[in-house]
Amino acid sequence: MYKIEFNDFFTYSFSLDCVIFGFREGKIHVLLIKRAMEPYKNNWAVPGDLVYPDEDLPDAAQRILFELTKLSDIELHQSQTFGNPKRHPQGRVITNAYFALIRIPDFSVEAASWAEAIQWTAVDELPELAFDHNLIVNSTYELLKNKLRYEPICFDMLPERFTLNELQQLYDFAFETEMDKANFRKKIKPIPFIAHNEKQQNVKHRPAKLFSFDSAAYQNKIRSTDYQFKM
Amino acid sequence: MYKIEFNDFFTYSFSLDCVIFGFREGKIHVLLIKRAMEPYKNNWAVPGDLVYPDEDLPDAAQRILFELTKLSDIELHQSQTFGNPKRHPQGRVITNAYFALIRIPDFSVEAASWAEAIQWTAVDELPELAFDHNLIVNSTYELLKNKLRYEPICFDMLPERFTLNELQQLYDFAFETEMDKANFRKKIKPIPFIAHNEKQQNVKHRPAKLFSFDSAAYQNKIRSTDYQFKM
DNA sequence: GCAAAAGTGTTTGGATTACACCCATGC
DNA sequence: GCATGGGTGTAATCCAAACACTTTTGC
Repeated sequence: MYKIEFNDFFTYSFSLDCVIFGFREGKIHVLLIKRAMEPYKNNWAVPGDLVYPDEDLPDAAQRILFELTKLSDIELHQSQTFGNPKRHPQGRVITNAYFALIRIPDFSVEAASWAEAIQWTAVDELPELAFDHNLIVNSTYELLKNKLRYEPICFDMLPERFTLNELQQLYDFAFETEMDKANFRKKIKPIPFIAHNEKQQNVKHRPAKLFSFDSAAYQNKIRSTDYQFKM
Repeated sequence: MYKIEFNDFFTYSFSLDCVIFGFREGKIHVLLIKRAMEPYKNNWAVPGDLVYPDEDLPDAAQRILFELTKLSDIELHQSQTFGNPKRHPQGRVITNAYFALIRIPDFSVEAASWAEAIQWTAVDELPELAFDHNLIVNSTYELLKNKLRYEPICFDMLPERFTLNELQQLYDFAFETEMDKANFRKKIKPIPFIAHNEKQQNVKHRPAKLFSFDSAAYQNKIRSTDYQFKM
């Protein structure tokens, strides 16, 4: 069997790309930056960076997310790894995708001055991206849709207080469905919510009640019963 | 912002570990090798190797699988990436796990002479493994269980001709259930099978009919209807 | 005949679906 | 009042679980 020296393998680099999702105007969006440098200068891409030699992957993901959004303590989810030898024009760069869900209003665009431009783009209206980033975003979005079914992570994208209709819009967009309103509300019955004595403002119809996800009750529920979040 | 030179990042290595699953005696098993060299000499581990600098990840996975089992054309599934800086005692080695499902009798133990020992171990009876391989196997097994729900991959582990009871045993083991026989058979009704005019041999009770998974009919079904495999 | 597992039918209760209707607000 | 979306109840249907029963083989 052909054997290669251990040191001869130290010829590639390892990066981490962050796919940051948010929800706005009924659609799931991705945060894109316009690259200010070569390669792919002026192309849109997801934010990414090389991983430091002594840095763990979740730490690198938190760092990259913070550098761009100034947000910390955001839950990050590992997506897939993309290792095609030709994916980076300057050499072999294997990249690991992570994704985060944030509330778009919590993030201020000004914070990210190091990129030439920055923009939220609906996942169904992506332009052509740098590197293999279209593949990365699309694969990661598939993963997100899957997680939305079995984990209550949609609330990381919705405002802290949301209407049941906003919640339904999120799922209708992700699953490409148009669920019946009454049936949707029956479906979410098992999810623990905090109902606020507060209503929508400035709408020209009957204002909807505002809800929050009851995280403590949820944790308790999965611990003490065999309840499983399911959409 | 602190900026590090691109070349300073070329200080880690990238490996690929193959978690190979099979089904035997009512349990899902993993193929383990006993390491013949340091580090972790004489410890059990899953087979893995460094990725060649110009090698794509799926190719590396196929190569490692072939070197060990001499089996080719096996479908490989990407699992997670493990990048803890301390996971390898000799340096930073980021590893990507892949998994494969094989029919245990198709694989001959003799083929794998390069390891000190080789052995199928039930996933619920794993010993302590080298590196972070317990984490790798357990995480990958979770992923496998998830895929068993939505993709007809169980048939890659079962013999080409199997009894419905063997199929149920596989799912009962994976999902830690004891489904009712009659209900299980109703549940699998939508799955396309080829029913053979052949029965179990050498059993001291009524012999069961043998079935195969009808892959062509399945492909056809998912293309032409909105059928979705679901267990 | 008996043990053991193969293989099938019936009943029941809970969840999903379709659909209809009333309510609160702005203009 | 009317347009708009918020919010809820009911009946029909489908599906999953529980359970009982018959069949075929070896000994």
